[in-house]
Amino acid sequence: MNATLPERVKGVCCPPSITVPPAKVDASVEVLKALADPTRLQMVAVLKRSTRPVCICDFTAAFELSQPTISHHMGKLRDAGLVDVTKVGIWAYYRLAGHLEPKTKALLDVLV
Amino acid sequence: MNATLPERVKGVCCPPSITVPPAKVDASVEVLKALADPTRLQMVAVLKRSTRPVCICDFTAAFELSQPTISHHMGKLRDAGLVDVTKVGIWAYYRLAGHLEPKTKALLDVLV
DNA sequence: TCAACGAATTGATGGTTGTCGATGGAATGG
DNA sequence: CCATTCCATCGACAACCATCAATTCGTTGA
Repeated sequence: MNATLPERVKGVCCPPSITVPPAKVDASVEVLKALADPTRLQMVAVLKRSTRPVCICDFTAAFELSQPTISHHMGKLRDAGLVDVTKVGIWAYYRLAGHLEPKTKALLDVLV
Repeated sequence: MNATLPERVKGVCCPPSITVPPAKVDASVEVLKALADPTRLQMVAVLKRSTRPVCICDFTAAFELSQPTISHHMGKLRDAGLVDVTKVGIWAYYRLAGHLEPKTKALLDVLV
């Protein structure tokens, strides 16, 4: 009936015919894990929409989360290389990283 | 110096000027979490490259993971609405979901 | 009827993660 | 010199997650 389905022989399961570069997968997963959180994705969305760097205290005020939690999330985005930080006095201003890979940039264009 | 940085007044931090629709964020996060795993992202990559549905036993053979773990990962992709399943006899054939939202489809085009 | 096979589920376990309170560090202003 | 402000880090805890062994379920074929 379903002509698109391959034929199978019982007990001969299964020839491993799959090969996808694992290095690229791991790199993508790292970025995906950084974005797979509501707070962090929203942070990235704000930074992408903003023409100027955003003080992290604005995020602390906007989200109903403690200051250490906000700092923790921003640290994750920093570790993933998604944002850059500029410290001015006692304030820390964040912005999207300028040297994002094309693939990552395209990802953000789709997401936020 | 840095003319692009907003001016701040100490102690007046911070006006919550941020608003991004949380519903869309949560929907995106659900998909991102489903993809933020090496095994699952590789599964999706294989399914996207394949013109025919792939028997899940092929994944069990290809990855160095147990059969329940493979089934668990595929279940996550199913719950996220990313894949469809067709059962034929004792076999289960998986393919990318046909009714993917444009946003999700674009995401996969960038990723895999 | 029953044994064999593939797939999904269950239960358990070790590791990861999101969250917060408390602390420490750096800069500012009196 | 000291109090204040903002930010990052630390320690702890609960929730979640990936993984596997064992079991169950549905199908097939003898």
